[in-house]
Amino acid sequence: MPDTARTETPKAETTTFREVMAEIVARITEGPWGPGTLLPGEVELAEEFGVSRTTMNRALREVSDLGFLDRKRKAGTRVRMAPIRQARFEMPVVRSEIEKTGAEYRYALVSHEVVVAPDWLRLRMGLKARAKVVHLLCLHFADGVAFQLEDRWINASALPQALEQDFSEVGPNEWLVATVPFSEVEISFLAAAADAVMVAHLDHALGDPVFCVERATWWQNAAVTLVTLAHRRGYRMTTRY
Amino acid sequence: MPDTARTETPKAETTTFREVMAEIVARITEGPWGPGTLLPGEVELAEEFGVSRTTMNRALREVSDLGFLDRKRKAGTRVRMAPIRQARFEMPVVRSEIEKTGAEYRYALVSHEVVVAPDWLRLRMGLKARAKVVHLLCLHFADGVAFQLEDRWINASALPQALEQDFSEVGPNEWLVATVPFSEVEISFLAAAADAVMVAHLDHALGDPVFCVERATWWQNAAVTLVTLAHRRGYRMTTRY
DNA sequence: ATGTTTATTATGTCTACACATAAGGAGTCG
DNA sequence: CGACTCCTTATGTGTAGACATAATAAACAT
Repeated sequence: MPDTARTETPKAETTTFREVMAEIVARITEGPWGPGTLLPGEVELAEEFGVSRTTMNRALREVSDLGFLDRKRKAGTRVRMAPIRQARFEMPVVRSEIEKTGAEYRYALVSHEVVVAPDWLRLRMGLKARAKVVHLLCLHFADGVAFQLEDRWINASALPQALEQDFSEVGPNEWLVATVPFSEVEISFLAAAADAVMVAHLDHALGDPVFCVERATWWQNAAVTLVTLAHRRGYRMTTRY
Repeated sequence: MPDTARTETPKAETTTFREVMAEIVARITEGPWGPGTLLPGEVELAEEFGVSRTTMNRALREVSDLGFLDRKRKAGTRVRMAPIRQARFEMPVVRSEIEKTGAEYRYALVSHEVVVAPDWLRLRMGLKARAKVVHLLCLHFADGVAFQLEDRWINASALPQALEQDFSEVGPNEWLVATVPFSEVEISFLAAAADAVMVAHLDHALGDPVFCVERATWWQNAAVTLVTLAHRRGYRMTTRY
């Protein structure tokens, strides 16, 4: 039985749940536990690995969280048929995303107006008739090149402070996360055709495919903000594991 | 102190870690624990909630996994300034994605060839010169309407069985997940302009923005497969929490 | 044969305790 | 004053044991 503990630290005499996890994942991806296999029970496995059931439970639970296993009471633990079923994207604030690449971050406010919400927005955010909204257009630069165009609407009824806020220095996103909590978020990824506004500020021609992220946020059943983030040419959102 | 346990089940006399979690999240998003707050230690909190430190630890760890808290030994537990907005997308097999909406699923093989890998693919997948690959074009229909166009390359050196497989009935994705394990996956989301192939099979005009998912899979440092999934007009990938 | 109840069993989770480990902070020494 | 060491402390994780719960399977009744 080679390779029973592959991340073994020499000092440790006890087996950690991480070591157990590694071995379980290895047995699934490279070893005898192919898709659909029913694993032995926790007690039996704990005995085999020389750990307590608590530790084995933790290991199995975390591997399950990774998407490899399917656990049901009484039914037991089974290897998922299609192991990779979830992609997890960390969506940092733009600033950190840019600074992490070593580039210099710069923010600019393009336009700022308070208007009555147009019909499509009222529907989308569930606003009352003639509700006032703050509408912002902002740019985020990486090393002087436009990286992301932020088109944001803020519900002034739910967040009257937004009316007095000056967004010329601090971006609305950073202001919002520091100001208002949220209870529900909806995120969509989509491909859109570049419109005149995007063409004016990003490196796009009219009609070019643009990768957009749309995020709507609620707090206590009231819509707070809706934002569309249009990205520069060729942008990809990537995750690896 | 209203609302101390909001998901309380009447039967239970003991407080579960889920109830503790709910209260912690509530205190962060609606209550006194604003961004940057340093929480009391585990022992103190456990006492306040009337649970063991183990349970409190579990609750705090899970809330931390949700992206609300930042935990460091000795430093303590602190509320994140900007909660990590992480988008977790379940990426089911197309079949289930379509059938879940109640639509009828149909699969069709468009083309199937064995060729020498073109240069860009050799670079992308890290193949040897003149390496043979299986190239497939497949369509996935929802209620008779083309939903997704699958453009797949399979490394025949790593997976010779693919050469003899007939993909006319069973899609390559379903065949692969049942056949080959994997050790590493890279997923990208991007917006592309519709090319002639997409126009021919999906409801797009030439140059239209198309939402694409690209997925590359390795097994033991050898590239197994690279696939691009082009979606029908107006497709969005959405997650809510 | 079919529907209902009951027993069994694997996972889910709580408790109490112990030791490990990282990191902040105090104290010490040059 | 700065660099180093050591102590303290909050979280990280392991153990053993107990009860809870969901879901299957077997036994039973219709």
